[in-house]
Amino acid sequence: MTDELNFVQKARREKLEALVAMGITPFAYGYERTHHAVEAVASLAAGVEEGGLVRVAGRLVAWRGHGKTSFAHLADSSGRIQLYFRRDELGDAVFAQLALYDVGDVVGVAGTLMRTRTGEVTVRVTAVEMLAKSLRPLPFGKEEIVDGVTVRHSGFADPEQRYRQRYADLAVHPEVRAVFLARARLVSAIRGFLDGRGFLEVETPVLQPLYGGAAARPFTTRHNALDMPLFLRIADELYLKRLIVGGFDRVYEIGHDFRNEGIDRTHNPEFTMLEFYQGFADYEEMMTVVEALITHAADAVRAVSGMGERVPALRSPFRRIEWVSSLTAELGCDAMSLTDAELRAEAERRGIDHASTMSRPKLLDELFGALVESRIVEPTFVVDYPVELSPLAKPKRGNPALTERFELFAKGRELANAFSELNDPIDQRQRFEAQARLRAEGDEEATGVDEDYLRAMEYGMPPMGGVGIGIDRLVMYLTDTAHIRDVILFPTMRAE
RNA sequence: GACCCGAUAGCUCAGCUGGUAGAGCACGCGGCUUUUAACCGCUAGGUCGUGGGUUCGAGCCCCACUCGGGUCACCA
Repeated sequence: MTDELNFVQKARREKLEALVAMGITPFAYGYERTHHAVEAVASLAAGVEEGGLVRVAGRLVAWRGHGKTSFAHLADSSGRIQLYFRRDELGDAVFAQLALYDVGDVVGVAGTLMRTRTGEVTVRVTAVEMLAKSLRPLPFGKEEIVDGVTVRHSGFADPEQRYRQRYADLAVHPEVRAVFLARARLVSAIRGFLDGRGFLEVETPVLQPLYGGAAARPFTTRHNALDMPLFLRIADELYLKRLIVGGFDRVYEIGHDFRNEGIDRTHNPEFTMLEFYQGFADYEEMMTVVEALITHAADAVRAVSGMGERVPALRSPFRRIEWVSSLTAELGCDAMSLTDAELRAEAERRGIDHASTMSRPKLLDELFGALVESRIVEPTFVVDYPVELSPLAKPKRGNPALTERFELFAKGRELANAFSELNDPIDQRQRFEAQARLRAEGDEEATGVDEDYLRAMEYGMPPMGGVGIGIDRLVMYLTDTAHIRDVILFPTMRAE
């Protein structure tokens, strides 16, 4: 049923032709509105039965014909309003034209406000215009209001179709629009927060000759004129830190990173990352910034209609736990003094698969993930990671086995990752060279030596705290959403 | 990449141990001047994801493939 028109589509095309034959343009250029639907409803004060003229425009979402009258509902970005058409008011010719209107059509109506006997504010339509004829039926479900809650019957449920045709999903599901409105408010709030603290928003290359700043397989492409390979960035980190060398004290970027890895409910190949770097700050200071930023973002989401009750209550200050001592408490013995074999035995005992082939850092990470991370519900800073797990962070003052790093977890998921950033170019070169050796051995996630970045560091890189926050996951957390696809408008899908 | 589940009318779904396809809504026609999942009557609508196979006979059983969902792996 892709090319051939089904009987519903045929009927709609016939109505379109009938409109054209009557001299009506079924695809308009605009419509002068006086109100959004919700504003129009609100403009009729309680107890008042009749109001003034309004002009509203939107999509017909329900139609109830009654012979010489009709009721309909029109929905726009603000919400819904009922329409009431009367033959004696519109005249026979115009009223007859209503037979050519369908649910899904985009229309503009003018009329006076009234209240029906059930009290619903309604437009008593005096003029109606077709603004865009809908030639393909939208999968509207029937709605009823039960105890003030909208209950939808049938409707558009196939997840594949909802993701592939997000426009239709959005058109019939106001609650889906609300999630993306919340997302936009959240990003806007973060910009406001960082701008207010003197951070400069910058744009760094998506196409990079070398990739770095994280461990992930990249997407590769090629520039024809330069005849060179390029990588889509997996992180913004190394470019943003170059800018701190350049003298910008505080910078941030919100943009897409790309990682050529699996797709599941928390991973999309392109996703939105916020990274920000604050010169002369260490990770302790960044913890206070992150806490304030998350709280601010949560307030913005909470302010979106319909989202309030989905946003978790955040109590400041966020709990802080140390990586080593929290794992030690769960294991019942000192995690760091266990031998590799003992760690492996612990991992196997705790049901971690493939423990026999894991490196020591991987074993530590897996054990921590299973015993500590996954059980965190309230927002919690995990601080001072073992150096084996944190190749990009500065050693902890007074304990070189640890690093000055924290991650923020909530509901078992990572929301932020931050460190006191490495600013020693000699140490950095050694770490790059270690990566390059791994790469030569076939590790696709390892990066090469970034000589330009080292050159920047050698000029003198101020100490700084850096933070990365996955915006998609933050939106998921704050809107209580289980799948990353539900917070990305057009998630990556296989070709149809 | 592995395993499990799914794909039937525009939408949401039934379809028994294999016997020639069903409902509700939407669509079309008729009726109805305050309805709101409007209502009442009538009609139409399907290559059962694709390709093979078994069988007298396949929506149903078998094989392969496509797409999706889930779980796992991968993702410091």
